[in-house]
Amino acid sequence: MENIRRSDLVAATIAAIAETGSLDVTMRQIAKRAGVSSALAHHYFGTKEQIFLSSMRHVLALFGTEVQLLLGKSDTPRERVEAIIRASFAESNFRQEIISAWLNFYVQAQRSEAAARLLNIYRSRLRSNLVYGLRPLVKDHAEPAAEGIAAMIDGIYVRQSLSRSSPDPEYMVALVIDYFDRICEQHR
Amino acid sequence: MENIRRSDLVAATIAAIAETGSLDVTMRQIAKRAGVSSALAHHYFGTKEQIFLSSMRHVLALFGTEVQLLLGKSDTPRERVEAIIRASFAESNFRQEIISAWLNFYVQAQRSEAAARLLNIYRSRLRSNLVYGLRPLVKDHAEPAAEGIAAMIDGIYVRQSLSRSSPDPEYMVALVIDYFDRICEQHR
Amino acid sequence: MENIRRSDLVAATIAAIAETGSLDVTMRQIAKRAGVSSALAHHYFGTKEQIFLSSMRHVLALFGTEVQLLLGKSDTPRERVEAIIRASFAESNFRQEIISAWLNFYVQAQRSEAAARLLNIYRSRLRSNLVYGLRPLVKDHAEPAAEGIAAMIDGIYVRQSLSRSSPDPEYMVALVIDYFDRICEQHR
Amino acid sequence: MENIRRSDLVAATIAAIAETGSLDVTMRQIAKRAGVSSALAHHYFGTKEQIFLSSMRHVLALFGTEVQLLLGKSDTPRERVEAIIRASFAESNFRQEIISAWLNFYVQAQRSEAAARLLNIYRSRLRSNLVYGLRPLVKDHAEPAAEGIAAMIDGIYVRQSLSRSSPDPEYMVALVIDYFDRICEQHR
DNA sequence: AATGAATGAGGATTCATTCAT
DNA sequence: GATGAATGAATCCTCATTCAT
Repeated sequence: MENIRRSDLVAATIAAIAETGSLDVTMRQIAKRAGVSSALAHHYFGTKEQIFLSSMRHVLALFGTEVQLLLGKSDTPRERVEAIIRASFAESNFRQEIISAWLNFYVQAQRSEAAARLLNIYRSRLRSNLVYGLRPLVKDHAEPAAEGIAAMIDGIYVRQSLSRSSPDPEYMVALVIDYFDRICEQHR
Repeated sequence: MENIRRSDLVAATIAAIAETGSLDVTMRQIAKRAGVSSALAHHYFGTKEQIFLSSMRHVLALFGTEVQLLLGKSDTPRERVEAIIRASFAESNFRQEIISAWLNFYVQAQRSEAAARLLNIYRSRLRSNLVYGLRPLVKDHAEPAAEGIAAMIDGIYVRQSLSRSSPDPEYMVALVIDYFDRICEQHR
Repeated sequence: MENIRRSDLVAATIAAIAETGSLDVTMRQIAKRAGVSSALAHHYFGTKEQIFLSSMRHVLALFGTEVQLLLGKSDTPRERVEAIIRASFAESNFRQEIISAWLNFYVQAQRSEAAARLLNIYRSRLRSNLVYGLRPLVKDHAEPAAEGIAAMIDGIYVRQSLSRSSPDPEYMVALVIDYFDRICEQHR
Repeated sequence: MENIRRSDLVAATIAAIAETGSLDVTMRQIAKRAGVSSALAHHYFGTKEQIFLSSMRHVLALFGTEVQLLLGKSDTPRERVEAIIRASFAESNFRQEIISAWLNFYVQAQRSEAAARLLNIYRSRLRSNLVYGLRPLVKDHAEPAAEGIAAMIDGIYVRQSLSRSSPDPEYMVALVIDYFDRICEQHR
């Protein structure tokens, strides 16, 4: 029962944040959306910050799973980098709801030490995955290349959060891979 | 007097947002920082949303001024694109305080129609400036190229907002211009 | 089993009240201290007030037992009065934990009719015991003398509850018996 | 205005505590009794603990004033001790409402460091006043005598808080002064 | 122009209590 | 006998906003 409630509440939190477009969601809104009383939400999570952190973990895990899935199918360095790029725009992540949550988690990380830590773990992992794939391809340029690719992905997310049109993952993948291609060309 | 008060309050708002790391700043905090009563802040701005909007306008204007300044010195298409990139990381914009404000204004735009409009005006202008500069250089590719450059800039902002290290504008300019260079090469 | 649980919970209640220094202890705190669920505490006692009343009864019984014990060994009126005084500062009662509970039970009696009744029964009995012992010694003065002695005992409790130093029963017994002696002298 | 509100709220707090018979009074109850919103009570006092502390200070000040008043008219040591005793049962202090507040402030002092400090200041002053008056009369016995008198006074308060009958200050003064007399006799 | 006074509305959190199992 | 699940009600506190001065 506890697990069910917790995941219901996490889902409700993400949905509520996306709908409101901010972290100014009340525990009651979240609880109501999950079909429980706000007291129960407190019972399971203790504080609002905890429920936010759990929601972040969920979103981050979603992304991590996708990356692992695609990395598993990759053999060459080039495929590995592409895998990360494609994972970033996989359907499970690059959805309006999740995109909106991402933006707000960035904000949360500015206030909450715990949230910052969480986000930094994800960022480090993404970075090291990228560098690992890029090193054989571009040598010394791997670090800035990883930075550039990561920035472009983050930028696309932010911009999508503002856009009224629905996400176009293929276009975004093409955009980033095009950048990736150009970086590689120079080093061929 | 009115103008002084208004700009004091706008400055206080930006500072308060940066310090808090979120839009959860109270009118009292803002007013206190500006050295006035919160009643006066209301007198001048009416509502909290209005003071946020004015602060956005201020930040956007700052950026616009910088762009105009650098565009004025540019003659070739290439220079024009570079001007926009450099303006994005000019000292007046790419400061921790302003960067933090940017991120939060993105969030605000998700809730406030007026904020969204404001941000979209800036985005359109940026985009059209970029496309105008890119067209002679990359022809058909101008649109996605503009999108890519804009995304990278936005991404760098977002990432900087999380970073504890102080901004390194030259590195960022180099990163984006490197991308720009690679796009151009193909079309030479 | 039931008896064990009940006395565990009563002990936990007294300990919790002493530790908190007030009646603002939650059922959960009490239950946890007794090693059971709060639902079980309700099962056995029904309401929070009931558990408080049982705890009062326990403390009162403790005192009553002590009085009976010492009275049993007393033959003369003088010994009887001294027995009551000594019982008041016997180790089983005059312990920080119990002292703190006393003070709080006085407060509880101001709100709860049932608690007031309980405390009044104890007070009447103490009074009549004192008067019974004092009558042969001081005649008409027995009533106010009993009142004075009782007040001094209660006062010592209250003052001890605030004091950070540990209780000194012998000093307190001496203080009250000194008063008792002086009362008697006059009537010799 | 602020001073008016503050003293209204303090009065309301004392009345509310007396009526409830405990510190479980809500800010709303207090505020309503003072004829203001609970937000205003918070505006002026910040927290509930602060309003309690201010109320304690008020009651303590009341007592202090009375003591000073009566001490001012006293010339001999004997008169000084009597002054303190009489002040303890002066009409301004020994009223059901204030008596009830006293008891609850004792409880509050068990939880709140600040409340404990406040109460201890009063206790020290009372004690030193008593000792100062008693010294010439009973020499070495001054300390325990002061303790005994103070205990009796406190005890009378506690007992009165439980009693349903209205306070009888003259009887109480007589009781304590009788004790005082007997202490002195021995040393004559 | 400027502010202190004042509040209604709302939010996080806690808790005694109930109930199905 | 024992408990986890669940909640309604209540509490402290905050805040944007208004208004009289």
